[in-house]
Amino acid sequence: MVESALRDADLPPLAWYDALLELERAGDDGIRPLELRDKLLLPQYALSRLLDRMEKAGLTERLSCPSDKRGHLVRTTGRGRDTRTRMWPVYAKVLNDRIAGNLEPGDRLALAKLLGKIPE
Amino acid sequence: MVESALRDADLPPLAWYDALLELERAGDDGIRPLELRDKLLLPQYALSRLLDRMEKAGLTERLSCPSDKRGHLVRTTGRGRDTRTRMWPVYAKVLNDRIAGNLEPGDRLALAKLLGKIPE
DNA sequence: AGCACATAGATGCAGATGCATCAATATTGA
DNA sequence: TCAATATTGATGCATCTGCATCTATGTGCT
Repeated sequence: MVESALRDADLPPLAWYDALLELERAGDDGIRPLELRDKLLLPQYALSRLLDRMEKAGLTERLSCPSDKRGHLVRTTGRGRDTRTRMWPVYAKVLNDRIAGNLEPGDRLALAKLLGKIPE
Repeated sequence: MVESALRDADLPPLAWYDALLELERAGDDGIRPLELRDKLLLPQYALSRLLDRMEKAGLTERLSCPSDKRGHLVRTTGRGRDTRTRMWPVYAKVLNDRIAGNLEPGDRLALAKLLGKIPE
């Protein structure tokens, strides 16, 4: 459902959102794929291919890693940041419509509080 | 888990089991793909491809349908029946180990009764 | 009959999943 | 130091999912 909303808006799938968000959090130094994999809870090969696709779309880039020549550092590009930003309202609208929209006002508040407790 | 047990035994995936079973039930006249799709709860294209693969493996065959030239009738081959038969003990063992094995004897009986109520 | 529309099924494409395995580099221990 | 081993990440292969679209045939209406 989020997927179809994103598709309709000509935006990439949800998994990209998560990845891009983590990459933004990681900052300009980038992040090692293994670490990203742990955050996203993906199998290694899945992340490798996700990075392929996102890189092909110009949303991320792989930098060579000075401390370990086997690996690299990944980071978002400006385009990646832009795309994630455009994804957010679509995502948020679906969440709002489908989740919050089905709750009583009191429940909504309770949910907001609960979510607020979840660490970034 | 059932999947890996089947793979270890060099047998096809679970979806094939269901399909082969329905085909056996349908008998020698075969069954129309649409009808099979309803029984298996698969999207049309998924069934089409499943039939491709099973046919390639020699487990099913498509017969031309006299009453509607757009479609055909599908049925199992002897090899299909044989394969399904060899899949069953593997499947059953996993079910037994993982499900029944975690229940008290009384619960097992209750489960068996419940399952018995589910129409074929 | 003839044309619009519906239905059966296949297929191209992109992505994802899972497995196995590879190449390159790191680390460890004798 | 050097060989065995471990780790990082990529990749080949098959399957599977979902979407869109195609072909061929069937059906209904005029």
